Amino acid sequence: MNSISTPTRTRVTMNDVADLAGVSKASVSRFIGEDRQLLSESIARRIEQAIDTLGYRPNQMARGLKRGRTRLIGMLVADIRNPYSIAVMHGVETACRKHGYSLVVCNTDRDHEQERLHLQALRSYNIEGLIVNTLGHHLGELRELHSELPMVLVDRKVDELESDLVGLDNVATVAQALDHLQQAGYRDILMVTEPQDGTSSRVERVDAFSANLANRPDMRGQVCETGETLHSALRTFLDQHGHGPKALFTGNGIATLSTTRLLHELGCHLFDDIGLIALDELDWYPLVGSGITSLAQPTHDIGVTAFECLLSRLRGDPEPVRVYDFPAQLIVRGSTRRRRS
Amino acid sequence: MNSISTPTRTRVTMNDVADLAGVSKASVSRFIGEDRQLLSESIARRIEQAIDTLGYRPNQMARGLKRGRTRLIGMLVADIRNPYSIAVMHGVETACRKHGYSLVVCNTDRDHEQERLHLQALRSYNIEGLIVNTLGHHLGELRELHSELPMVLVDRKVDELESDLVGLDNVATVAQALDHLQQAGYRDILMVTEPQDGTSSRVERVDAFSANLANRPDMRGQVCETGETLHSALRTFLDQHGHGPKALFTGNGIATLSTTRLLHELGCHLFDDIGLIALDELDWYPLVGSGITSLAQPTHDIGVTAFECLLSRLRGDPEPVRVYDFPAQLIVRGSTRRRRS
DNA sequence: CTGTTAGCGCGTTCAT
DNA sequence: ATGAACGCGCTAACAG
Repeated sequence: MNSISTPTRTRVTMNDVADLAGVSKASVSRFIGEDRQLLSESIARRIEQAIDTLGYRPNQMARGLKRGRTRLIGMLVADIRNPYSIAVMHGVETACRKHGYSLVVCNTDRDHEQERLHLQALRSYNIEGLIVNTLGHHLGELRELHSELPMVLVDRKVDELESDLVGLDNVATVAQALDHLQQAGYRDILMVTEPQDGTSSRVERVDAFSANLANRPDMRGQVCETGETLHSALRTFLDQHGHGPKALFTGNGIATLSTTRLLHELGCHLFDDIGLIALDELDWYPLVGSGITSLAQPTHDIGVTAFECLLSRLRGDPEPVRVYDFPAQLIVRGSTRRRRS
Repeated sequence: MNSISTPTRTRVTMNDVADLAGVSKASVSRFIGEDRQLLSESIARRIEQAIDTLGYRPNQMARGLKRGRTRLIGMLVADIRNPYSIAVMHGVETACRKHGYSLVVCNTDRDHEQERLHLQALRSYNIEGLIVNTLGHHLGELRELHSELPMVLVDRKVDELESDLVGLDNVATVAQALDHLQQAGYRDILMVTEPQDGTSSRVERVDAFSANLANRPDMRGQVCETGETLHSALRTFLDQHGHGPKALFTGNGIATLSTTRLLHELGCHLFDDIGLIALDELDWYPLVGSGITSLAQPTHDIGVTAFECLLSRLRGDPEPVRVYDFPAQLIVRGSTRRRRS
């Protein structure tokens, strides 16, 4: 048995197979490629035999070098610890596997410099396509890449980058949220968003919030951000009077977590003192207080669609840029079942 | 501007750079490699110039083909939606990035056949090392791979595979849990585990639980599994009498989620009716009832260590197989602050 | 210091 | 139906 520390055995190559089978490399190549039907029965059998006595596996990198197909897809993620990103990634990975692709995951931790490094790395791996879920600064690098391979944006638009986009229908979803809140009797709404920072989905949600409320004269809306100021913003909101029952609308999972934590610390009785509807569904929402009402994104489908979109481009789909807007699904829990007062 | 759908521009190659700079490929190779100091000032400048007017990036695959170094690490994960796996992956990814490696993530969704397919794919990509967090059936493929490259197991041992292992010190952690429960006044403990299925960490935790309780005559312990039977097991446990204050001990994040959900459905007043200590820390633990006491694994460190272990092997570390046992950190919350009765 | 040459593992003509 | 020869983009061994 070989030692752990010295994995020294050299990989078995196409030549080894050819030698053992007593044929040429070309025949082996045909066998593992699409041209298997061009081989005689006897030679095919000998090759097959040789392949599995040797445990031969074609080297995808060498193939890629020649044919330009590495069966590798890159995914650039801003925050791998965001449940949304994970869920989408799971969808992407599933689709990849189904079609024989593998996934190179690059997490930037919201750092622009890391994003640049990752983009450079990805370029060097001959990936066939790229899924982008970041702010997309470094337009130069992105364009460079986009001129070489198909790209699809997830959740976040990137200005001046003409690319397919798959994400949530933010306008419709915000409308859904406000419809539900209004119907449940809430009148004074505070939206909590992560700092927008040019993240298109956040901007769209906040804009849709304001625009939509303009058409609901009996409701009032305000917006605040997560971070240092959230604590005082919440406190102020809770102390205000006169605009009717209050509810919070959190713009994504992170915002929901921060907000719920603070409510908890502020000693709110969740959710009798105040309503809450959250964009994004997390598995612990049923467990907090009387349960958190949410608008679930079809994250798995979003991931699958992103990959399939890429695949279609790889196969030469010449259509102009497409936008996939998915709807959200409302899940009603205790946080919007207003107590009769 | 080129059309979205036809990313046709061929990649700029080392030859292009050499031509533009009026030098040989070898010089360009030296420039981008370790041998830059062997170049004259003037030629280096010309190459540099050519590189960034052309936007040249070396093709890592071609380099890998020649040198055997692809700067690619594979990670095989059983369940990408498990928060533990994500957290470890984040650590791995961070360490990868720091050392110029990229990560190919393979999720098996607990499916043996998918595991096999992924292993085959990974072999074809000339990855330099492999991090394994699955059951590791398909011993054959694993051994094959292990004979070609360094491997490190995370959290789960694989029988008959001699490989470095990084994970939690399960025995010490279980002791910590029981110490805490005992000290907090609990006497009747039900451990909830996911089905063991030969997963070493689960087996170790359950075994440690039983063994440890054997030395605590005033305490009683039982074990049950998540799934269909959990509901009735919990109900039975709650209805039992005579062995003193009751607490649950959940063996990982998934078990905690299932258990808490059921307690919620059963109408328990969390956590006055029953204590709870959870192995693994999740971000929503503070929010449920009076908060869930947990034993946090140093997941980030585990991931980083896994990668660094690999790296050390890649650099020729000849030491025998190592096992890294990390300690857990106790975080006390309301779920083990027993109400005076 | 620099260029020439020969592969790395494989796909693809082009003959045969 | 099969094999020989060349090249993918790059590194390494050898000259000079």
